[in-house]
Amino acid sequence: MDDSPEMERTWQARWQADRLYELDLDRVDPNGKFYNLMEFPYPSAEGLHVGHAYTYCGADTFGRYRRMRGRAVFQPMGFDSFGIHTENFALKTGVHPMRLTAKTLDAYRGQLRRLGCGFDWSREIVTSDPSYYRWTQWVFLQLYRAGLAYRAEAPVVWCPSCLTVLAYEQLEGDRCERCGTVVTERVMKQWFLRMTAYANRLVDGLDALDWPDVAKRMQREWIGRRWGAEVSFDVPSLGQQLTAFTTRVDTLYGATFVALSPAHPLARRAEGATAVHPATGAPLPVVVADYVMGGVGTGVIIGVPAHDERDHAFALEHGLPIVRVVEGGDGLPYTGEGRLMDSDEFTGTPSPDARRAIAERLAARGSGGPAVRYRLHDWLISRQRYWGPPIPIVYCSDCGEQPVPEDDLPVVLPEIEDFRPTGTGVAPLAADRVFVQTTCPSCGGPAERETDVSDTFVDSAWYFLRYPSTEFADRAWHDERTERILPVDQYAGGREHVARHHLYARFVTMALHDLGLVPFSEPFPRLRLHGFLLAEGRKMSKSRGNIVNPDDYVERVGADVLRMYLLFCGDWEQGGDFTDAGLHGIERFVGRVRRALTRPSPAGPGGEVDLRTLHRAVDAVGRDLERLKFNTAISHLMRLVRWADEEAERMSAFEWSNVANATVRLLAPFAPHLGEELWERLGQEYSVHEQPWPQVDLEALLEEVITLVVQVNGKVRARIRLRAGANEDEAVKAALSSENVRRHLNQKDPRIGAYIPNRVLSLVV
RNA sequence: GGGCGAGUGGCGGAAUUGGCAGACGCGCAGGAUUCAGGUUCCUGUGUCCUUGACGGGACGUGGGGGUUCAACUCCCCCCUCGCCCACCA
Repeated sequence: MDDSPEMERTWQARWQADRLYELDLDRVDPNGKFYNLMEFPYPSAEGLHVGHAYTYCGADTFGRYRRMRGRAVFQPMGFDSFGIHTENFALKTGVHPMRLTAKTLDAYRGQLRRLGCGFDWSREIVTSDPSYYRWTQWVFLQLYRAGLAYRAEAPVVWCPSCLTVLAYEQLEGDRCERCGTVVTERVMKQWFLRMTAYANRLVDGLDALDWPDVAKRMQREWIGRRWGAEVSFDVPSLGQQLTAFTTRVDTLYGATFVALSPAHPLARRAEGATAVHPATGAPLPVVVADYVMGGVGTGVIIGVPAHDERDHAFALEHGLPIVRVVEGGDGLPYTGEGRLMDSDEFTGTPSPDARRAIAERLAARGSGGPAVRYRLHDWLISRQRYWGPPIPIVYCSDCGEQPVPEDDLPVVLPEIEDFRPTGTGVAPLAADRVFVQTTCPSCGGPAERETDVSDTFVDSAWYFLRYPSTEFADRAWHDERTERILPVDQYAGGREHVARHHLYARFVTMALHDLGLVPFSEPFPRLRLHGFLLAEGRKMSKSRGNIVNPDDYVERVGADVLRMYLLFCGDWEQGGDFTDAGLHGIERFVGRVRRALTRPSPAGPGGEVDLRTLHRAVDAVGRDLERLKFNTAISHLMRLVRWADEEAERMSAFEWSNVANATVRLLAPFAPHLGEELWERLGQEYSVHEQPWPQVDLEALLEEVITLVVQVNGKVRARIRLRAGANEDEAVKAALSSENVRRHLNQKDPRIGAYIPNRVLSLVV
């Protein structure tokens, strides 16, 4: 009968022509706005992944609901089109990333449109477009001026397949998160953003955020704040001190050696020297040990074999003394806490107090003191690749490193033929002499441009600031707009971004806030993470060939069915299982909805049908939507539609019209096209998406007769109908009228275990 | 190794946060429609026992213990799976 895809296309065209999802951002009431942000995709050649469709359908349904609740919903979309992923695909196919991106962007726009999400396309962002990355470069310059961007030589992570350095966040274990290759270490001069300066605030700020606990935990763990102490050892033969960090300075008196990482700059000179214990003055051998890592802490540790497993093993192997200084445990090593022993005046002090006292003592003597360390590294943003925004810095032989003047932005990425990564540590742009050779902005003399481009995550670290200000070509964002529309009211995305994109965006926003450029320091006060979608009970993967392509389904069953099934197959925040069989149930449901709601108006007398079912459904669907429980919201819709279908004939025309209108409005956020179609057929005014959410009559929800569960000795023995709000005596009397209850009471007088009015009466004998 | 989740019919998943376990859907079975298959529509569907039937009973939320009138839900121990971190000093 109906050609759903065709019907859907018609409505999509109309929405677009009517600019239904575009807002006048200068008229929006800041108190009534809802910035509904979802993670924008990078357009790959494989096309939109169903995981993205899953995110967008959930977030869009929520946005439509909020809109019907009276909020001005701002729901933009864009493309994270720079980056290694796109570039790697370009390399594989030999198509230049510029041309490839233009092609994939069109495909993505089409796919996204066909899902029926209410995006404001007038504010689209494309991160690889000079009109966007001009401002990415500008943001970099603001950070640079503030001392938050710096170039330094440091040991860095190198991907031998992508032929570029990577940030620590872009590792999965010891592998590149993009290509899965095991990474190596190099020492290179690179650009960093000083994220560690914000480590403390990044941790503390989490407390006030409405984020899932997992997300907070992941960021906390990633930042890895540790309180402890630094301990400085004099090493007379070296002529300088060695400083170690420890979280267990209470075990200081048990130190029997000092160990350096082989990567420590002084490793070779210090090995075999003697360090002086800062508290006892005892001589300690300085050793180099493989288990001490260069990139962790100071690269120097205090060897306390009695209270650390690795130190213990090392001491046994090398015949170093083992001195117990903490009471407790069965034997050594003992890594727990306890009262100190053999620790001079700290003997007898419990570990936590001892840590404080010893750290203070060290500080007073100038040999260290309390210290905080983070696992977080500064963000390495240089990439020796082509497909990214050039870092806007020039090098002058006289003036040194110079930022490109803001008026000269963007530093345009030239279209070069050979964009392959070189593997030499120098980016492909270095081969373009026209690009490289420039003049110094300071002295006007000859200078050379930086040829590394910046990490894609820099592009996405500020994109949400750009959406409301896309039409302003002369600034990154418009202050008044920003104040009106930001921060984001809800951000929907995936867990994989918590320790990457979400962290970077928080850092950049905090920094911009400190520079007085944005009026808030947290970009995403409310974050929601969608779960993982399986296909037929298995992880989707190319090798299994079970990747669900949203396009195929849109083509076959329509976007509304796909949307509803995605949201029905599991709890959106937990994930679900996509099966073709399950999809079929939604097709049937849509058929039923169509049949039920396009029937001729009934002519019953009215007053025969209990309309509380409708009110209960309105209440339940609304409550579930607030909690993003789309699956149970849809199940309530199914019950409502079945009820409406069955009872319709007994309703008056007026009753039916109320039921049908309300039902279509409840359906509209989930199935926007069908909702619009049915709304029109009901003779209502376009558009259903601008209608208010149906009112719940709370009075109507009250029941006058309830079902009371009667338990005897904890087992359900009867369910009896009872006047709502009945008191205990009435309830007991009613319970005793049940033969089954009497039988189980066995002639004995029951005691009342509990009586919860309108719910349960528990009798005990 | 550390931390955090999760485990419910044949399957996906519900359960007002301690109060009727299995909503809703898939699948399956029976029936109607159909020449037939498919579609569509009704009805039934946790397991076992009992009853001619209405009904009634026992068991049941990974396993074992506990708290409670009452436990999928809280506490302790164990098993399995998933995620995050991991020679982090």
